[in-house]
Parts: sequence; C-alpha cells; structure tokens
Amino acid sequence: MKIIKNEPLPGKAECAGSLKNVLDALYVLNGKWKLALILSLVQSSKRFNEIQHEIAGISSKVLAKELKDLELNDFIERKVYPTTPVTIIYEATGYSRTLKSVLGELSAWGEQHREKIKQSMRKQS
Amino acid sequence: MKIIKNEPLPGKAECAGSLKNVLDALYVLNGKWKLALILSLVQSSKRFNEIQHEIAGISSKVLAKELKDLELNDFIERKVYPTTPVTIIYEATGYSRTLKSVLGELSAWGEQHREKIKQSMRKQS
DNA sequence: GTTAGTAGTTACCCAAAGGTAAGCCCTTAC
DNA sequence: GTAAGGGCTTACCTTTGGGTAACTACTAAC
Repeated sequence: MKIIKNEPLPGKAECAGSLKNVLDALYVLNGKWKLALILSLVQSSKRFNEIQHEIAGISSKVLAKELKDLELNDFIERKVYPTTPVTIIYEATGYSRTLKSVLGELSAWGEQHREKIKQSMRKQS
Repeated sequence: MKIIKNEPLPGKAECAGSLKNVLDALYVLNGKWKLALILSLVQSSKRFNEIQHEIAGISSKVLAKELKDLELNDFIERKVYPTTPVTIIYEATGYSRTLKSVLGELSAWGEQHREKIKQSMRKQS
C-alpha cells in the first residue's frame, strides 16, 4: 500500500469546500442505482431490457424512473430509431464520461472491499 | 430484430466485474450522509456536536444512527475519554482512508458539476 | 435553583424509495 | 388467433429515510 508522507494539511476552507462538493455530487448521484446505470451505459449503449438484464435486481418501474431522471440531468440520451418495431437505445453523454475517474476509483475500492469482507467472514467461521 | 446473446465483446467480463464492484461499494456507502461523514472525520477527528455543526442539515437522530452504522462497518472509531464530563471523539480508521481517492475524485467532480449547473442557470435566466 | 452544554434516546409521523404484479400498445412469428 | 418480445405504465403496498420535538443523565456555572 502506498503511504503518502507529505499529506498537505488542508485548510479549514478547503475542507469545508470538499465537504460541500461531495454533498453536491451525492445530491445528483443519489440512490442505489444511478452510478451503476451510468457505468453500464458508459461501457456501451443499451436497450431497456438489456440494461434490466445486466443490472440484476432492478425492476422495470425503478429502471424507467432512473432513466428519466438521468436523462433530465443530462447523463444519458434516449434515442429512438424508426425501425419496425422502434428501437430505443440509451446512451451515455459526454457528461457521463466526466464521471469516469470517480467510477474507476469506486470500482477499485469496491473490489478490495469485497475482499476484505470475505476475509472477515473467514475469520468468524 | 435478432438478439445475439453470445457477443464475444472483448472485456465483457471486466465490464460486468466493475459493475459488480460499484454495486458492492454503493451497498456500504449508501445514503445521503455516509461519504460526507467519512470525509469529515478523515479530515479531522471530531465530537458529536462538532460534526452536527459541520454537516449542515443532519439531525441528531440521523447522525447517531449513521455513526453507529459506520462504526459497525469499521470506518470510524468511537473513543471515550474519562474527563469530566466524558469526552467522546469520533475518528476515522485506516479503512476510511482507503476511500481517500474516491473522495478526492468525487469532490473534484462535485465542484465542476456545481459550476456546470451555475452555467445552465445563467443561460435560462 | 435555574440555566447551559454534551451526547445522545425515544416517540411520533410523513414522504420518498423501491418492490410486486398486472396490464397496455405495437408488431412479428406460428 | 395466440403467443412472444419490447418498452414501458399503473396500482398497490412495504420499507426506509429522515424530520421534529421532547426528554434523559450528568456536570459546571450563575
């Protein structure tokens, strides 16, 4: 593990600032599904049922609501192709891609977290 | 339209993996307050009322619940000092600090997101 | 004795999130 | 005609989150 010795002691203003930033970020990214949905669509554009299949456990109702919400917030676009029957593709916008490093870090952390949980389960049994 | 189920897309397993990682991470970090609380305590250890004052809008009930939850999940420690009256200090554990890069990215993103929102407000008015 | 501060707990209540199940409209396939 | 997707919507219900306010136990200060 990398240990950074010269932690820049942040000033109070900076602390409060980053706290506010995080709160603001969480405000739009709230809920159980949003970040996962964005990640899924950044990886590749998909149709409704494909998303529902990939994100195990999400119901169609919640998925529809979240997609609308993400579209309103400019994270995704809903494209309708006039095939027969119409094909509806959800794709991530450029703005979603500004979340890439957040998602990268979160994924890395999630992975090691799962490892840690497995370790502590082993110890208990 | 025919559905091809076995697309040999390169990195598909990897995609599904990071999706799972993100979902796992969100599972422990859910809610409006957890990441902000962790950030606050990573910046410096604090007492109950200090936290409540810093995180504007959190009620004592919710704060107490979140602190318990974070303690259970090994993100923070509750230290009691036998002064008169007793002093109770909450501090971040080393495990909280593994979230530093996540929090850093999230804060950076939150900041530019706020800027973006301000821009679009200006345009509308 | 009263007030104030610390660190919460408890009771009550409301709203939002989210799950389940069914249905709907459209079209192609059998 | 009937079934089988695809892309949702609707109704219904439960769970969770979270807000308010009151209250506790302890101590120190006025």
